[in-house]
Amino acid sequence: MASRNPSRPERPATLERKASVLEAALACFAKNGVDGTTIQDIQRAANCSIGSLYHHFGSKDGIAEELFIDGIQNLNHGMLAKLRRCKNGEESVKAVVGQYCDWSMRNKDLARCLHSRDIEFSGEARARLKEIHRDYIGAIYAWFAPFVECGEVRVLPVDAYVPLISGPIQEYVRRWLSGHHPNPPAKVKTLFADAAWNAVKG
Amino acid sequence: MASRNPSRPERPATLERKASVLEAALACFAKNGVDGTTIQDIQRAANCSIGSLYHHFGSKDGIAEELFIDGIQNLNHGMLAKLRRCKNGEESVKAVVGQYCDWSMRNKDLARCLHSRDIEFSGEARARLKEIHRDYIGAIYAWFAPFVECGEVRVLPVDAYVPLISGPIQEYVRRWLSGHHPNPPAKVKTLFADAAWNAVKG
Amino acid sequence: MASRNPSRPERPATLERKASVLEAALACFAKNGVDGTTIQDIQRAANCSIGSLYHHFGSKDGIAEELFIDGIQNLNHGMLAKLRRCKNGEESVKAVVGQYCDWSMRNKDLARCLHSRDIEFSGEARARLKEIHRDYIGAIYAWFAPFVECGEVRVLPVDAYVPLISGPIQEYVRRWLSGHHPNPPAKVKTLFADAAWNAVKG
Amino acid sequence: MASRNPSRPERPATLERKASVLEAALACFAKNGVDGTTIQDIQRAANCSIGSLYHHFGSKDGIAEELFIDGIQNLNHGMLAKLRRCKNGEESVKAVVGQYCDWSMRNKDLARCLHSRDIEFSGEARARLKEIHRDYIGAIYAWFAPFVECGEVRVLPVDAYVPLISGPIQEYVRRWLSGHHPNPPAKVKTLFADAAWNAVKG
DNA sequence: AATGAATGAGCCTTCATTCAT
DNA sequence: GATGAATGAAGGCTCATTCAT
Repeated sequence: MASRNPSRPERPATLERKASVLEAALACFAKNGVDGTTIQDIQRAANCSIGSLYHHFGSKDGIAEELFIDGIQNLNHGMLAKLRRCKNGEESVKAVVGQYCDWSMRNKDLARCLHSRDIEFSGEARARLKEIHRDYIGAIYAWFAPFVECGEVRVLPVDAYVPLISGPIQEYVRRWLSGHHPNPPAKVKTLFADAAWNAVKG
Repeated sequence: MASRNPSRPERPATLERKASVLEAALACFAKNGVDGTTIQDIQRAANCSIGSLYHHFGSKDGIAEELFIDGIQNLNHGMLAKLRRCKNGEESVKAVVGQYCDWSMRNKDLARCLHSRDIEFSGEARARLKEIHRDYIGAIYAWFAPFVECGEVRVLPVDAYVPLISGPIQEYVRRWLSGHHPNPPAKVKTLFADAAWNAVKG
Repeated sequence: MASRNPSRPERPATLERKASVLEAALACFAKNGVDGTTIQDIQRAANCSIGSLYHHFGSKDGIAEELFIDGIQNLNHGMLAKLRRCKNGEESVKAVVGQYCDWSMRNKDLARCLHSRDIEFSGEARARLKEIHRDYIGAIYAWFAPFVECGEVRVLPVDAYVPLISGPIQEYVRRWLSGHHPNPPAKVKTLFADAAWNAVKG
Repeated sequence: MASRNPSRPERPATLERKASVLEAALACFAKNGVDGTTIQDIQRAANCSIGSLYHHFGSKDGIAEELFIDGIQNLNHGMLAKLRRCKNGEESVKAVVGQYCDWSMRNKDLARCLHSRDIEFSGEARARLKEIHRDYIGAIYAWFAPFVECGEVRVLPVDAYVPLISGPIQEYVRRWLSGHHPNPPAKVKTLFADAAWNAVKG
């Protein structure tokens, strides 16, 4: 989706235009949601024509898809990069909490969008997202498996790890992003990291 | 909101009609979201006329508001009733997790709606919701204050309690409701209750 | 398609409105073709709102479909009614030419539309049209079969009858309707009827 | 129309490009009609750039015009060439039917386009077409006039000749091209030629 | 209370065409 | 000659809401 003709690289000007559109769209989506944002909103924010939007992205959902796929991949890659620098289970679990917190603070708008559930992806994008998610979950599990095996991390129902480790920080970030309270998650980062480790340590 | 003219009780027939509309609307909202549901969808599902919908609820948002205000109050009342039967902080914290889990399993559609974030309430409804939330949070804090004071529950940033206690079970329920995994939350109820208690005990 | 709820008859007012829309649409279609006619054109000609159009017909094509299905059925029924009053093959063949000519002169706009080929029917309408056509062709063949069997009408490849009998008058009408020449087909009706009979008589 | 600058012959490369575009456009037009074909459809089918299309043809209609003018002239020239080899009225009338049949079978896509009525030509092209048509009709009438004068061909209203002679084969070809029936017109060529002659012979 | 036809602002999208490179 | 990004008018359609019956 990043290019209509993958065999020929896009010119820099094209990439710049696309990037500026994505930036503008992100601001709109974060403010009013995807459903609450009109093509005209994006077009005005990006200072381009409607035709240009469709030329580059094919549809309104096409913009959201590219934005979110890029965003999720960015989040995932950052998480995996962080994990690879960890020596053991404890560092890893705490890194997940910390990285999620840091990334959300650096990418507030994107985080806001990823939390909202009003996105309706096309079949193609849904497949791509599933693939990305599968790969990511696979990598995560592969990373933690040794720590579980050696007993450093508790054996739990597989579906329980993510909620126990990430549930609190995600909930905190969600509330912070939606303005429920003013305190940035940095304040509770280590507290939640410790709690996460306590919840899953062997 | 349950009646337009509190001085004259509504006839049972009217209440039945309203209840059947709310039921139909809930099913639609749970399936397609509030934004994704049209008045016609509800009308068809409730097997009534459009005029009737407007006669009873005034607007589409009026339906959502009545539904969600009732739902939140039901959830809140159940939670407080449960808490009042608890003797100490540990029982209380675990009851919060357990009750949230049980309620969500008994009210899947409503839980799905409450998780979604695409609802835009009118000024009047927003005020009513804020009031309800304020009262509820006040009652919750009043209940837990003694346990914090006596040291049974840790002293933490106020914004941290809810995420630490409810974050994991909420995240688990959300994933279960959206079909990410098939295992109902009952399976992890006590596990998550224990983790919640560990996270906030003194 | 004539009604959204076939189990309940439409009120006269509704039928009148639909009829006036169909009338207006026919005028537009005859003038500019279906593709060349916009919903706004019809709306202005019918003096109603866009919403009303969609309320009654569902889509622009829905209007065209109802119009053409009604039109074709009208043509077919008239043809069969005429045939049933014929005593032999010769009268029948000549009646086909004459009736086609008369109907086209009485329904110029509809005839113009039926000649144009720029209509894209929905699956449902296409199925309905196929059914109508099948029934009509079946009735026509059933009518002529005895005359072929008794030798009054020639045995020919089945696909040849319609072009031989109707081809000339259709071509003449088409040219007249599109303004290629000013002489109405009444002038050549009997000439073409005789030619048709000559072409297929036994 | 074949060249923008008649004083300087186009290079073969240019002609090849134009020819390949016309070929691609014809395929598109035959499949989806002129209105149903977009510039992008042609561009993709011709494997060239949009700019190139406009460089060579000026507009979408420019492509259709060149294609159809060439096509009609090809049809007309073939017809006249055939007629000139006929010795009398009977041979001539039958040649018209036969040639139309043969040409349509050899140029199915073009025939399909010429049958469709959704083409809206520009003033310049319309004038050119009228001129072509006038010349062609003039030549045809000039050819047949002697046979009418000598009594070999009946005296009929001028507008009746074409429908009587060509109507059946045209209708047959139209139905065959649109898939209504599978039998190619070659099967009925002589049958229809005989019928045509019967219809107009003196 | 009930009904559903009527309304029209606003949305997403298409597509022929232009033009700078 | 070739390229394709940019343009924006115009089209079909949705949908919450009103109101006469």
